[in-house]
Amino acid sequence: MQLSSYINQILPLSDLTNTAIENAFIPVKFSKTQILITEGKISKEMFFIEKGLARIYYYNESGKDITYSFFTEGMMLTVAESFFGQLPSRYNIESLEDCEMRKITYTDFEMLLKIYPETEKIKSQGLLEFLLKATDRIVTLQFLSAQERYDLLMKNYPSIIQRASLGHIASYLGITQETLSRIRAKK
Amino acid sequence: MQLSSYINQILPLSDLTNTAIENAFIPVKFSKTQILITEGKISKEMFFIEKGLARIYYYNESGKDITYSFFTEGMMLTVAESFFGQLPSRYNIESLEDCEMRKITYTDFEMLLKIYPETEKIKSQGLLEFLLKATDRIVTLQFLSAQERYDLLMKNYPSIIQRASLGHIASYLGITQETLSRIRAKK
DNA sequence: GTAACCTTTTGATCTAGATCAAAAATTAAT
DNA sequence: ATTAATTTTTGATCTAGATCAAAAGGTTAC
Repeated sequence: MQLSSYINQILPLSDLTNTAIENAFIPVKFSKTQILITEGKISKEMFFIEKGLARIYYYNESGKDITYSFFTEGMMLTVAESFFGQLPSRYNIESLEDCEMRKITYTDFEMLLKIYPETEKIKSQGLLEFLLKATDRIVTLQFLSAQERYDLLMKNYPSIIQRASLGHIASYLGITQETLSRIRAKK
Repeated sequence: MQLSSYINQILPLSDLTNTAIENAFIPVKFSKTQILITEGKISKEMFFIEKGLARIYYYNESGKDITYSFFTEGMMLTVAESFFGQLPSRYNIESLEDCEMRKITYTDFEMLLKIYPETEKIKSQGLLEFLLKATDRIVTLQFLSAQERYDLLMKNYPSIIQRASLGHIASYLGITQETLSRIRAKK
C-alpha cells in the first residue's frame, strides 16, 4: 500500500496537504536485522512500511528478548508513546527483512501539524489505531490459550506467521518456542 | 483531584479555555453497580472521576465476566476507542462504589475542540495516556507470573487492591480467584 | 564444501496455575 | 437478628505449558 492511500483511507485531505505529507516522508531502505530505534532514546522518527517486515522488542528482567509487536507493508511503524509523546522508548525496533520505508522526523511532523492543521486528525486517528491494537492484544493475553492465540494471529496476520521466525512469534504470543513448535506440529 | 488540576497538569491552558472545559463537564452521581456504558453501543460520554471506583469489563466466549481495567479518583473514564473513534464499544463500564463524576458528551467535546483548538492537545495527550497504560498491560501479561502481576498492581494501584473485589482483581490479572486468594494467603 | 552457527523439532520431566468441590466468612435483605 | 445470597478461603487433583537437554535441519561464511 502506498502512503497516500493509507492517509486517504484515514481521512481525505486536500491535494495541497497530501503533497506536503508525501514530501515530508522521505524514502529509506534498511537491510535485514538493522536497529531503527533503541531502548532509552526518544524516537525521533516514524516509518511507513512499503515493503518488508519489522518488529518492536524488549528485554525482560531475565534478559530474554521478547517481541512486542510485528509491522509489515502498509503499517505505520514507531514506538507510538515515544514518538508522539517524545518520551524515552522502552523498546527497540529491528528490521526482519530488507525493507523499503518512508520516514518522517518528529520535527517535520510537528511542522506539518502547525502548517496543515487538518493533519492533527491523522495524528489522533493514528494514536487511536495503536490503541485499538493494544486493547485487542490485552484481551488476547488475558485469557486465551496458546493455541487460541496462535489461531488468532494466523487469522489476522497470516503473512507474519510465514515470514517471522518461530522464536519471535512465540515470544509475541507469550509462550515458549517449544510450545509453538508443538502447536504447529500437531496440525 | 479536581478536573482543573488534571487538565493543567497535562497542559496549561488559558483561563477562558479552562472555564469552557469546566462548564462542559457536568456533575453526575452514580450509585454502586450502575452500568454507565454498554457493549455494542457507541460511547457518547466520557467521565472524570472525582470520587469512587469503576471498571471496564467484558464477557469472554464462555460468558465469563472479565475486568479489563479499573478507574479511580483523578482518572478519565471511558472506552477510549469507542468515545474518541465513535465506534461501538466492545466493553461495559460499571461503577463499583458510589461515585461522583463529571461527564462530557461527545457532541460537547467536539464543540470544545472546534471553538478552542488548544483542547486538541488534551485529546491526543489523553489518547497517549490510554496507550501508555495499554502497552504496560501487554508487557505485564506477556511474561510475568501471577505473583509478579499482583505485586505490580499492589505497587502501582494499592487502593484498587483494597477496594475492588477478589474476583474482579483476579480476572484483571488474568488468573482465577482461587489463585489470587492463595497468593494473598501466603504473604 | 565443510565448519561454525542458528533455528526448529522432539523427548522426558516438572510445576504454576486451573478446575472441581465444599466449607467458612462477609454482606445484604426482610 | 436470622435467613439468604454473595464472596473468599481451603483442599485435592489435574493439565497446559515451562524447563532442560539433545538431535535434526537450515544458513552463512570462509
